[in-house]
Formats: sequence, structure tokens, C-alpha cells
Amino acid sequence: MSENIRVRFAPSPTGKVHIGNIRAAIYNWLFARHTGGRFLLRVEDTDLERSTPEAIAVLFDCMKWLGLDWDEEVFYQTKNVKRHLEVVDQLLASGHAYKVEKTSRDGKTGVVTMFRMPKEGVIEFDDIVKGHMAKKAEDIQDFAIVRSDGSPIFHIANVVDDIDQRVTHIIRGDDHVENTFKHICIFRALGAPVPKYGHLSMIVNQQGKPYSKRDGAAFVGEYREQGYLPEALFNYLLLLGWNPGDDREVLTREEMVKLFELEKVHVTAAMFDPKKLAWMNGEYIKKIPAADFVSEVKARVSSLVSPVPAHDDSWWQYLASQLQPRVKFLNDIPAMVKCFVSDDFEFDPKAVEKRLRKPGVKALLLDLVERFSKVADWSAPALESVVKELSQGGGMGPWVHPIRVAVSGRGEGIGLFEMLQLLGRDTTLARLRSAAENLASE
RNA sequence: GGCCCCAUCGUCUAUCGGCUAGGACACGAGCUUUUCAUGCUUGGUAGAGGAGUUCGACUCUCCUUGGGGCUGCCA
Repeated sequence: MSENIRVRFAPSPTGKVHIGNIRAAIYNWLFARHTGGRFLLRVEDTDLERSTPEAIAVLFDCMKWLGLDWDEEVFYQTKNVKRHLEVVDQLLASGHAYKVEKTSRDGKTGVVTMFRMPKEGVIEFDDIVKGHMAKKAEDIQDFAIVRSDGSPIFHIANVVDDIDQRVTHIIRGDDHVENTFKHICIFRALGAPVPKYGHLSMIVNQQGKPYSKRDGAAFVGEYREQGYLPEALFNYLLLLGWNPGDDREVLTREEMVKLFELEKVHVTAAMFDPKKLAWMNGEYIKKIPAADFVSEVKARVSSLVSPVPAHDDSWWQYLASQLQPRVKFLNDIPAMVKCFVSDDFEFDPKAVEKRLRKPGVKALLLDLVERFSKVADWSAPALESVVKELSQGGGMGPWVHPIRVAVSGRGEGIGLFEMLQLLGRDTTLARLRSAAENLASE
């Protein structure tokens, strides 16, 4: 039973993969993995202009990035054109299709092949997500299936390919519901079994309109570039219209596969919330194994400075452990690590103004140089006790803030004393002196 | 215009007739007495409107309103 289930993801490659589209892929994939069925990939590449090898490569790339592996060979729609036209001849012969001269919107006149819709009765199907759907046949017009230039149109190509790929469940976007009534008629005219359908609502923007590139990142590649983790995007997109039935939100891939049910997918459109995605990304960053996160940090550093300064493993591990809970996006890392791997970091003017250009800061910094240079054991706790002593039980802020800006150029970052420990004695003292001479007020 | 679909906090959602309507994100407050972040505690905000069915309706039915989709020689 279940091993006979076959679903497909059938995008037309355009060089970019829309998040709404990839969500359909995710649902198809999960449905197949949950039921033990097959997940097929069909490339609807009939638009020769846009379906370039590069565009197809982008598609494969996005799917691999998200861990959407497909079964069997990729099916290219253009390779099945002959079959599409054979089936059209079959429909012509059986009276289900006819040729007619038509004038298109742009004024071209030619002979197209039309599919003949039944003139009476009700076409109905039980949509797995939307429930029972019905429409009077008389409300649907005959529609074109072959262009005047002889090329097959989406409706016929799509149905024939689904028959040839023995697709049992069609899970696709909401925008295809109206087509479904038409397609069911084609399946019937061909004497082919009608697959089951599940139509997914769309992802909308804050105005409730379909989410487009004007609303922010609309394509998978953009999320990748911005430092999102594929697991986070996958998880977030899954939650946009489905939930496991309890309060769990961050799920492992195994849990998703185990719990996913198409019947539980929502009918209503879901608004895309970048804030929640960001939160989820942070959750996944925290889950990265420490060793992997260290590698990630090193990789980011190596694209920042060359050569990468030499430090032992424990130094890198310590830095990474300080960074990991603070990072929401992998792309946050470079700005946060710059001051640890290079003396050529920027000073934030606002932070300098607020923390260094205050009377007495120069003396304060020079005093700290004096005291820090006497610290025997250069460690975070030892350094902290120096400042604690200075503050005499009051807040450490007046010392902490200038030090932070003097050594890192920024007003925020990892814990100050951890920062100084990582920087080491020489660098810390040099930067404090330099800031005292060049930036601080008397 | 015609046809189809939808409607719980700002957002994603739980609830399959018994609800003091729960959780998460976001937001506010507090604590962790160095920033930022994490973590913990805590606060506010929801069932579009109107009929009906019922002992009882957010849950079922109908109407209204609002939103979306489709209405191509695009997919």
C-alpha cells in the first residue's frame, strides 16, 4: 500500500526558488517520507528562455541545501513532448478535444486544440487539506491544450506527466484548485485513475497579499546568503500551516517525518513572520555541536583575515562558546570576531563618543594598564577581581564600558573579561594605551 | 461581474459542544547586581457581525461583512 504512494515536486526552473514553492516541496517530501512513498522531481522546463542549465542547477542546489532528496531519476518535461501530443491525438480521436481558430490576447490568430469540458454534471473531489470540493461543469470553459505553434500547454503536459510518473497524490499550491477540476476531466477522458489532491494555502505578506520579493527575501538562495540555517528555514516553513498537535515547535527531521500528516495542514493562508524565523535560526545555531561551530567560526575568520592568526584549540573553543549563544545569524560572526583576529577593526563612533570621550577616561585607562600589567594569572576571573576592587562594591560600569570600547571598538560583544582573556595581555595593554593616547579625553 | 475557498491574541497556532480560550514569536516589567545575548519569572492583547440548532457554541447550520484564489495560445 504505502510503498505505492508517489508524489512529485514539479517546479519550472527560473533561477530562483520561491519560499512558497519550496514549502510545497517540503510538504511533498515529508508526506512521502512519512508514508514510505516515493518523492519524485519533475522539472517543468518547457519555457526554454528561462529554463537554462544554470537555473536547473540552482534548483538542485536549493533542494540539496534543505535536505530534500528525491527518489528515481529527474523527469524533464521537455523530454515527454512527443507523448503529450500523442495523447492529444487520442483525445481528438475520441472527441474529447477539437481544433479551432482563435485569436489570442496579443492579436495572433491560429489554430489551437481545445479540451472539451462536459456540459453538465458536477465535478467533485475530496481535497486532503481543503475538504470536499465541487463545481458545476457548466461553470468551466473549454480550454486550450495545444498552442497554434504545436506545443503542448501546461494542462495536458502536467496531466500526462503525472500519469507517466504514476503519481498518486498531487500536493501543490492553492492557485491550482481551479485547474484541478479541469485536470480531473482530462484524467477521466483518458481513462486514467484520478490522483488524490492536497492544495496548500499560500504564504502572504503583512498586507495579506501573496508574499513576493517586494516583501523581503522571497527566494531560498537569499536566506542561504544571509546566514540562515537550512534546518531553521525548513522548520519554520513547515510550521507555517502545520503543527504536530502539541506545543513542540523546534523539531528534528525525524520527528517531522514521524508526525507529519497532510490532513492536519491548514486551509488558511499564513503570514510570513521574519522575526519568528530569526528566533528559530537562533535556536538552531544554539543546537550546532560545539566542534562544528568552532569550524564555522574559523571559516568566517579565514574569509576576514589572511593568514588566520595562530591560536591553540582551546582558544578557538572558548571564543566559539562565547559567541554561540549570542549569534542569531551566521553572518553576525565576522563583525563579532574581527577584534580578536586583527588590530585593524573599526571603532564605532557612537560608542567612542559615549564611553571614551568623557573627562578622566584617559587617566582611568592608563591606571588600568598599570594594574592589569601586574596581574600574574591572565584570566577572566583574575581580571574581573581587579575591576571589582576598583569599583569598591559599586557598579563596574564606569570601568567596563571604556575598556570594552578601547579593546574592541564596539559597545557590545561577549563578556568583557572573557574578551580580555582571549585577547591576551599584550594586545589588551597595547589597545588600552593606544585608546588612552588617541581617543580618550583627559 | 461569474465561480471556488477562507475567517481564534499584532503574527503562527491549540481547541474535534462544556473555556477561568492554552502555547510560541513579538512587545512590556523584573531577576541573573559589566555591555550584548542567553536563561528564568511575569504582564497585557483573541473567537468579524447577526440569526438559528442545543441544557450549553469559538466549535454545527444559514445570512451579512471582510479577505484570498481563478476566470490566457502563463504555469
